[in-house]
Amino acid sequence: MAETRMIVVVGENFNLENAVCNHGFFMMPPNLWMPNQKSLTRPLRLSNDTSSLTVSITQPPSQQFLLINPQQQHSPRSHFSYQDRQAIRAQVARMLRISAKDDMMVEEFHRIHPEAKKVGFARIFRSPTLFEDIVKSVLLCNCTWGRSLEMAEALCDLQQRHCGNKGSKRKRWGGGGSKTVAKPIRNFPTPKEIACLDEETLNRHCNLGYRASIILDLARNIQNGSLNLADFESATCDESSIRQRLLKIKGFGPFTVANIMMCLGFTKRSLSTLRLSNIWKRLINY
DNA sequence: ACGTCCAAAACTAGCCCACG
DNA sequence: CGTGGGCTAGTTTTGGACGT
Repeated sequence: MAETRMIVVVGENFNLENAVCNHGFFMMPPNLWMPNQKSLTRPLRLSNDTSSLTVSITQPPSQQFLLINPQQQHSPRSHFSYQDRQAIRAQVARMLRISAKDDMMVEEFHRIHPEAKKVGFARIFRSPTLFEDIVKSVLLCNCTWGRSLEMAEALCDLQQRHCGNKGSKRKRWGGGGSKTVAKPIRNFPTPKEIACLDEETLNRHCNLGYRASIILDLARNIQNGSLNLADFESATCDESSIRQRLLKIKGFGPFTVANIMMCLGFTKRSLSTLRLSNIWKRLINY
């Protein structure tokens, strides 16, 4: 049987718990952090962007690598294509900020803030995609932390109900010729999956209020090509122009934009714009 | 910079009904 | 009749977005 686990090498100062538990997003579905096992479990997209695979990420004690274990109950096959493995690695690397560029940013951040180095704070946790980061930033607005979590949960439920592996061949799993059909994996919806819904459906299922139209417009603009999120992540774009472009999007104010900028790796202004004390207060109250 | 708007949460008041 | 629980509707609070 082929090896399904994957390994991702990390730097000597990398600590999984510190890389995950530093931003409220790690508590938002479909992320699931297990403090006892120090593992992060969540679905990730395969290379076709339609199917998902739930993985659990752990770091063996005092080791410089991460183990990515596909969850057996969801795994439809004993091995994955090279493209699938690359897609999963890329998403893990984005979430946990594992790259030479990120290592340089951590070094620079710790040089400016030595106290952050002492407590292991630098890599701010994010989602596998910028779209998920943006939608979750919108979900933070005008409501309590508990409501934000409920809305993220509802979006994942909606994805499973309306879009889960729809259109793709249902994979069979369980060896020995089992005829069991794989249950669609519940994941955070993609722009394509949201764009095909209408505002009424989105609101009825997720109770997003005014956020429904903002998220729907965002998804549709990405789908029709008028908004290209890859631009924001490319090295050629400077901080100021990204901020200006984001502020022009309807429903995106300074708070939401600062959150997105932080996810993109621009922490200098974001940390001061975001009233982090308020965010922590909300987390504690929750 | 400031006032207004917005949506949801939290709070409050009023009502009904069962029970002793 | 008094009390307490459950429910509903209305009001206030909260914290960002947005227009001027």
